[in-house]
Amino acid sequence: MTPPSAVKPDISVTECAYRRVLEIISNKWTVLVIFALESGTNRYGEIRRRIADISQKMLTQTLRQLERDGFVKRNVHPSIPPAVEYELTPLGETLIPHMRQMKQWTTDYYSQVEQARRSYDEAHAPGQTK
Amino acid sequence: MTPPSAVKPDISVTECAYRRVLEIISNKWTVLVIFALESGTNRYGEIRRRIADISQKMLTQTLRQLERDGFVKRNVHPSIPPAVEYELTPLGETLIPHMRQMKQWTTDYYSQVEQARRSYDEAHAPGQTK
DNA sequence: CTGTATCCTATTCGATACTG
DNA sequence: CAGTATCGAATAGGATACAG
Repeated sequence: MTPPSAVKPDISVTECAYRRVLEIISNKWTVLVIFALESGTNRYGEIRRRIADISQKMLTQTLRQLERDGFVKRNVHPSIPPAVEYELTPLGETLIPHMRQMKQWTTDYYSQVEQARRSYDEAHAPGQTK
Repeated sequence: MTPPSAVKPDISVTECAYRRVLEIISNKWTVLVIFALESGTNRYGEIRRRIADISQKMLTQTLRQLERDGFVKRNVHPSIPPAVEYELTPLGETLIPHMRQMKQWTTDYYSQVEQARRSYDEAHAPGQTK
């Protein structure tokens, strides 16, 4: 029916699952929290110290989402005061290689981004004479 | 001064560039637009059709940011009506492998995320009897 | 120590209308 | 065709106070 070489596949339809995955990581803290757990089990307070500027609300919220998505396991030790440990699940571990690669990309290429921004901003400078 | 094995390195400080990179891709459309350009040069309208539910505003805004960051090259053909083509730069191309890998991850593991969510939501069901 | 609850702000995004 | 401008809704996120 449709012409043979008319249009390429629609990303928004065919890659629906991919988009849902992008939604998972498209926020300020998720990737950083996963990264904070790559070295093993961590207590709530330890994670918080590692990510210095995360608020209590966002850390808890991010950990809950990661738990719900099956990336993180939450272990409560019912002591007083309570101790709660978080660790990556096997599923969560599968994300680590990708994050390491993106980190490596940053090391290799981020300076080019900074350079590109400087060039762009200079070329599109607002007042110039001002 | 500080105790030797006191704390692990602070992510928010030491991985500052990494965080800036995460900020680049932490939005609804950036990755999808890059992906739409992986197959080569595309005109504005073509990209828009490939990502069916993106608004004009967000497509333009995303393309401008990608251009500023050096990932995308914008080529204007001053005809009437105007034709504008977008293509990835060499720097932009370096992102494609990572995105393909994340797409492969989606294929391999996203069903586990869905399963984890079902389990979690069932275990934390609100009313149950309701 | 590990959260929850509330309020408030800032940002993101979409819809709509308009332009060269 | 490829934008720009404006407005408003929705969401994300931060500060603070409080609790088991």
